[in-house]
Amino acid sequence: MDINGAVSAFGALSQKTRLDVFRLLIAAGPEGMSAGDIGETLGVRQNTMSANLSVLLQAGLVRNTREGRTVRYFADLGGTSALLTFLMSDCCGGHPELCSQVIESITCRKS
Amino acid sequence: MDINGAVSAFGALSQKTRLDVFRLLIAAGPEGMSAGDIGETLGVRQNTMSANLSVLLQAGLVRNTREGRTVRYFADLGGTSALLTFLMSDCCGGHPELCSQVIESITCRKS
DNA sequence: TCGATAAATCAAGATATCATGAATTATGGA
DNA sequence: TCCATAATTCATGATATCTTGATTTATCGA
Repeated sequence: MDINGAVSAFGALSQKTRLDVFRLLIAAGPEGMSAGDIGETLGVRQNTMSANLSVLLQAGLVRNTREGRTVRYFADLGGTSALLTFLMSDCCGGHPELCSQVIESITCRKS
Repeated sequence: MDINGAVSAFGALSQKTRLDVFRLLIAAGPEGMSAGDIGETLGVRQNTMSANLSVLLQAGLVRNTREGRTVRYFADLGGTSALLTFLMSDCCGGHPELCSQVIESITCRKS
């Protein structure tokens, strides 16, 4: 991850529909969701959703695979890790204990 | 943190200068940096830097305190935690072990 | 009080982003 | 092959964002 990739990833997350999509896919886990279901769930038109999914794909935050006529989308945890690593690199001025709160805050919790 | 706050925070990070500033302040740790030093370090004009710092402040990603004629800025780890918690909430579809890679990726490292 | 330094604010022009209607591509079933 | 469904692509007008010059506010030292 370089600065340009990070800027485009944060740009992808800086729009309500796309942030909703990413969080929906994070919650959906390994099963992912089809493009159509995502649009229906969030009440967004088909072509608008397609454009927004494309931005998330380009940013490396989601992946997709075609299944017949539908396309299934997933959160890309590798891309997400790379982004957060870039954001927090060399953190806390040599006092790593200071950002333990950040690490603990994203510890996974069930529903 | 709600969806609007998260959108504005990611929007704040979706611009090269502001992302540079945030990462500089993350690396600077508790000592922070003055607005002037930040601008000089990054080669950004005074009023442009002030406008960008204001966006980061508004988004809750940095804090500041005045020290005489200078204003010192710090990364706001509380705001950062809130943002990442919101991003990753209810993650991985009930399989929390799947996003351990994300957590490990931001484990603090020295320089 | 006066001049100099540090930073914030304001208005405006340039650039980028966004949602939408229309058209196109891809796939499956009859 | 033909039709219907799922999704993407494209052009465009509306909106938002960004940088900049000019100005203003805040603070310090003389």
